[in-house]
Amino acid sequence: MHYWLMKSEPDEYSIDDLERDGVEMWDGVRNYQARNFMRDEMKVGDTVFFYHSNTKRVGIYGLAEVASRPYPDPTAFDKNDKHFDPRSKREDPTWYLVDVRFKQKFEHPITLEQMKQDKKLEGFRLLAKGNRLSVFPTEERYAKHILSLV
DNA sequence: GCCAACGTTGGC
DNA sequence: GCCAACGTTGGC
Repeated sequence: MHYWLMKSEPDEYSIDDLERDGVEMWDGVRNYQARNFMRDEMKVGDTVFFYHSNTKRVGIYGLAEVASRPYPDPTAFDKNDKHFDPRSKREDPTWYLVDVRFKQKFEHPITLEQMKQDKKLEGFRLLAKGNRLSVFPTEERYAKHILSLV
């Protein structure tokens, strides 16, 4: 059982969208490191912190869980999709994803500002300078602490 | 909208 | 293999 953090721009896809949909593909990831985490390390049932980036109040807005094994990202094959990647072939896909299932929306988001000021989160990858990865593991000690703040 | 940080591309 | 140029991410 691992913990993950996954970022989304709420204008694109928010925790409210996931609550409405229940389960959704985490499509459009076009970064190899992030892909590798999804393809090689995620397990069904892993806990996901749902982070809103590029918005007024950035932070963790709720919880989801990994709801499928990894499979090829179909949007990479779709010419009409904005995440289309002609290099990804059906017989040899470049991009993979997992499904995520809504678990919980926090009553109050745990803001980035709050986390930055929290001594117990020193070293958490989210807070590292220049971190732009949209999918990455969250060590248990940080995960447990974040959950204690909810 | 700005811009620092980072990942990718491509010429050499 | 190096590295400059470019595109993207994401906080502010």
